[in-house]
Amino acid sequence: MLARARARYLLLMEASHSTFKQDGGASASRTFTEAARRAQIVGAAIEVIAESGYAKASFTRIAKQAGLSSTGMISYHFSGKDDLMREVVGEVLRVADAYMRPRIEAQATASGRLRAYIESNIALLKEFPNHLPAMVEVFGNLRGEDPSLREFAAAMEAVVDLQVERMREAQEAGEFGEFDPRVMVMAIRGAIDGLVTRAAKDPRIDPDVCGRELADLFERATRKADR
Amino acid sequence: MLARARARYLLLMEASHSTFKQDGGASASRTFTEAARRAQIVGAAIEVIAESGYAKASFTRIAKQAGLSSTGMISYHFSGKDDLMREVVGEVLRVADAYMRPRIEAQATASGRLRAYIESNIALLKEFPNHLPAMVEVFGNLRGEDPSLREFAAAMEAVVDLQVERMREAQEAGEFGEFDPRVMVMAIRGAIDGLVTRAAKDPRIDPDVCGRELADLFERATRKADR
Amino acid sequence: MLARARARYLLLMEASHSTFKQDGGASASRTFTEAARRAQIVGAAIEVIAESGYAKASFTRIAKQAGLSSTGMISYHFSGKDDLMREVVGEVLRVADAYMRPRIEAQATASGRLRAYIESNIALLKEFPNHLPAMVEVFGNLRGEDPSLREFAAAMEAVVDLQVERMREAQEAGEFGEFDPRVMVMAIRGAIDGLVTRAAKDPRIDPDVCGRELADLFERATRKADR
Amino acid sequence: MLARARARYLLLMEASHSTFKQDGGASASRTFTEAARRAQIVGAAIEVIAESGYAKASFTRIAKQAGLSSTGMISYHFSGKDDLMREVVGEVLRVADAYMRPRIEAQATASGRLRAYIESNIALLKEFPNHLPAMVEVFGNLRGEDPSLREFAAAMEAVVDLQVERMREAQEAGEFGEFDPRVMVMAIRGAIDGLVTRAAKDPRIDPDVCGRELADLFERATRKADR
DNA sequence: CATGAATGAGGCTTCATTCAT
DNA sequence: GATGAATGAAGCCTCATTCAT
Repeated sequence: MLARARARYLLLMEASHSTFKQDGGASASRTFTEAARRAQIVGAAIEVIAESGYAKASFTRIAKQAGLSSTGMISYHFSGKDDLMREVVGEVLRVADAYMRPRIEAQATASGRLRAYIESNIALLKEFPNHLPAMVEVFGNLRGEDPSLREFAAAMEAVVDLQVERMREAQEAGEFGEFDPRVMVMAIRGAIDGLVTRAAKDPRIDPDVCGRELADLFERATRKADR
Repeated sequence: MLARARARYLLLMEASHSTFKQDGGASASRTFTEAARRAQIVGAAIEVIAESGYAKASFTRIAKQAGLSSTGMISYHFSGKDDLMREVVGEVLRVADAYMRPRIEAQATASGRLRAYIESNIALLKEFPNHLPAMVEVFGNLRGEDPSLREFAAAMEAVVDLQVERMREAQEAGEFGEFDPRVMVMAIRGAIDGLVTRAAKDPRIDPDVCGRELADLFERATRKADR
Repeated sequence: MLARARARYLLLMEASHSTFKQDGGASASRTFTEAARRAQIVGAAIEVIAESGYAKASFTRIAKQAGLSSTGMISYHFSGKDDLMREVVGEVLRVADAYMRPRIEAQATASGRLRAYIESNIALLKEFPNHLPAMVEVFGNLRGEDPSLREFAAAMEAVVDLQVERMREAQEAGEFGEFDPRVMVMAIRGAIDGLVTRAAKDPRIDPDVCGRELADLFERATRKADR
Repeated sequence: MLARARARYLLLMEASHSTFKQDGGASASRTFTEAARRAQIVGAAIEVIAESGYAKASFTRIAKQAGLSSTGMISYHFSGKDDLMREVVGEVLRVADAYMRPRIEAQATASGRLRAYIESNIALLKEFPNHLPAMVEVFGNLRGEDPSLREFAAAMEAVVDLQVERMREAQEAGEFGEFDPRVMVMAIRGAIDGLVTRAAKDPRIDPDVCGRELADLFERATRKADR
């Protein structure tokens, strides 16, 4: 039990089960075709956001990308733009969780999990080239105006706090060197996000190489000094 | 000459002299009041962008922030929104250059300049709390649609390329360890930008501490292995 | 025959038997469940209109109020919004007729019938708090664009004409004083409708007291001068 | 002073000076042409509302009526539909005040002022055939959702309360008979509004005759019994 | 130089209605 | 009979931009 808890201690979306659960927990009350349409629209939104950016991701563009005849269709399936964006993030987190979690939990050491976290996160770029860029766009443009989005942002904050706590534990266990764990978490997140953003535009970037390099980088940065 | 060139080799805005020069090189033909008006509008834009984000930074809001009665004023002084945004970036780059360059050039070693680059960049948050967040917002939302912006983005690419080249030279000179210099540059940029974004919203973050921690982090990441 | 005709001479919905008969005369061809569904929808419409006003009474709101899952249900049972609104008025008129007619016909004098008309009309507010407000809302917002509604409005006009005629007869019979019977009818209608509208929003208003006061008022207004 | 205060004691818009003052008190900060445009739009809105009803009075129709090219123009001059409707009511009240006040204040007795109130109110229909119908439409469709409109409705309530108070004073002074003054005020208002609504659609109605008849009616209704 | 009124496109949303299942 | 997904029009509003003054 303890082992399993520690095994996933760096997973980005650890806290997501309560907040970002599939369809926000309302999936039971949705028809099959309704769920399919929502998924289709969310997919189109991810493509548009990744390609054209958050600002240009209007309902009109998303509807066109999804092959829908009108924007009314989107408003019919989502209660508003915030709702759609929440679902976009939820979809990305679900995909990322499914991909990253087993790879992280397979590692036995803290540094192994850190490497798995970084490499599997960036490896997602090959499997789902639009998912992470879209999420970075959405988060970059979210302000805490709407109450529902405020709760959303708070959940993401909680994830960061958890990661910081896990990293501190690894330090105390002697697996990492001395450093401010919060700054380290922010640096990792920022480095990954920056790389994701660039990779979305620059096809020359090879995710495999970059992932490994980035993992090496942060392994050196977290290593104990005397080694 | 060589010394001077090396002295600024990590400076973000090294290449800006051609592209982002004050008023795009048209300053000679501008009157004093015109320049003042432009500066006033750019300042207001920076405040609005930093506070409300790129999406909400409409001419209407910027005009209100600047104390102008109409948006026509902005269109009168700028050829369009892209023009204003370019000027916003230019202003930030100019301020950052003035602040960072002497601190970087004062260092004699590559690692010293890297530390000065990171620390002085983050220190800017205290002196100009809105400048860097605004620039990160603008860059995050710029797409290369407009030809004028395409050239803009290309210039920024050139800066990155230059930084990569300088870092490679330092590696060859034995001052840094082995790593992919491009990934390193992207990681540094991403980590700083991520921290800037967070600092803009979270007042608990102390730029001084974070800057030093981040510099330590990347010092370990770039250090030669045998040390 | 004459007695019976005179007995109901102030009844608002006298002419309704031809125009507003249950289900517009098509009831024979309707199944039981169909009629029940229509009644359910009409009831929900009355509640929504009374509470939120005509403008906000969309099919969506009415369906929600009726516990229906989609607006298609309403369009399926009614040929359009006009049809539904006609049925709303019909339902109110039917209820009002059932309540008011016996009370009016029980009176032997013109002034007695006038009082019974006013008091029983307002007393309806206690028994069916939403019916009259809903009808006032509908009538206030109906324009004679649609041919079917034009006929509808004409029928209501005919009722007014009939009331005017009955009132003139009472004047000639020496039961009322001298006044323009059409203005009197309009004033009575307007006073009642205004009170109904207010009572729908202001719970302090006591229908019993107001009904008696209003009847007193118009008794004085219609009384012969020499009394 | 007392005489003057009592002289206008039945005036509908007595309390309007604080709430409905010209342009809501912001007129000083408005350009001449801006004020003209606003007046033009308000006028067009009054025409459309009077003719087609509140529900059909969309910005599109109002813009067309005003000869404007787009609805954006209306949004440019008014902060929203509520703002426009408030101005519509304000305009009607201003016109009504200018017309009715001197006619009411010219009367020395309570019954004279009541008659002047009713007759001058209805006489407005000839001078401004659309004003009163439009106001009745707006008030009939207003719900207290918006806070700014809630305050608006409260102001109208205060006017009614004032009229009730004045009427009670006249009763105590022996100028009127015994009746519930609140019901009387509501009946007068309802009768006038009903007549206004009908007159807007039925050209056969002669305001002069109706006004005199209605004044006669309420004179009898308010007269002391022993006369 | 500066103003602010005007424009037209586009944004999100809601509406009544239709239709395949 | 009943459902709910789909449609297209229309609603209000905000945007960047232009132009006469």
